[in-house]
Amino acid sequence: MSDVAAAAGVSLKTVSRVVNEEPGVRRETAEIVHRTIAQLGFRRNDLARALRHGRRSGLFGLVIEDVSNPFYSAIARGVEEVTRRRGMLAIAASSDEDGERERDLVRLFCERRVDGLLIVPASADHRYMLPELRSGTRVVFIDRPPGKIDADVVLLDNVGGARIAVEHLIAQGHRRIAFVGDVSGIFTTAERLRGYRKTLARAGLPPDPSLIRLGVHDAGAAERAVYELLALPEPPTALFAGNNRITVGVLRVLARSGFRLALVGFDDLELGEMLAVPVTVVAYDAADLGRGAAELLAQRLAGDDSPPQRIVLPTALIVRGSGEVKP
DNA sequence: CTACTCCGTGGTCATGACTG
DNA sequence: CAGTCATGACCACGGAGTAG
Repeated sequence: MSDVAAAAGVSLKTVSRVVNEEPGVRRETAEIVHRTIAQLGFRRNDLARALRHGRRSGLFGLVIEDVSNPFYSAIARGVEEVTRRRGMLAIAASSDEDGERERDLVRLFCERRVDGLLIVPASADHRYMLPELRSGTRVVFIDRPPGKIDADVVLLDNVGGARIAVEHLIAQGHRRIAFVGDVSGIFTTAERLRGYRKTLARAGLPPDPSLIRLGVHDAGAAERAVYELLALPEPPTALFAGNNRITVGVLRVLARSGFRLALVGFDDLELGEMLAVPVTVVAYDAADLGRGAAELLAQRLAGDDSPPQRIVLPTALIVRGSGEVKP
């Protein structure tokens, strides 16, 4: 800015006025400054700007499990819609489901003075954030609630989603319905399992632990789990898959073995309607998670100090064929 | 250890030219 | 001579580096 001032033959303050389109600058002077700015390629330093009038970097830090996973990139997209509208910027980074990595990312974001954090938790204890929260950084959690602190969170209706999936399979006449889920420590797995159990119980179906497979973190593990289930003396006639990776594994087994098994998956699947047997899924708009969380964060930064909110977004069943296979 | 300086920017106040 | 307008001088923001 001082280079521009010197080259244009005006003071720093005049350049500042022109850059910020403040009134009270003669048109001729403003034109000279604009021309000089273009010549020198000057760009306002927003870090210094934030320094001058209190902290507000205009940045949101977004911690997700994996930026390459379509579920999380949809969340990032939703966040971006909100930050773009507000002239802000979101920076995304992957925790890789590692609590320590999450902590590092939070520290790095805070060192760069982000205004707020949006976090899909990987850690089970978020008390490490208390000093930051006390100093005014705001945080909203996404998809899973925080551990050991009270804070805003935007979730999916996991229990309700599991209920509509299992109710649908029961309505098709199934009595032996299996559940294959991710690591049980993950909040969404636990909630979906809870919905599965509750719905079976309400329908008067006896629980059968041999029909539940947990700790299934990828499609390969899902394939093995399905083969185990099919090898049972009394195999299931239907299966509820706890997430999209598991659904993919189940579909592979069904395509290869030709076994008849009704399937409803949690999470929609890209091209899920174009498969030989189109997949019936519990779907939702992942971008809504990001949008809702970013809006809530912006609301907090605007001074909303009401008690922490828990927003639960709805899920819906999309009937396509795989869930309508009869026993 | 304290005190000062610096970074880039913008708010406040002062200054000087001009108008009616 | 008071009022308006365009412009500039000065300083502080938070933290790091440095001089004494």
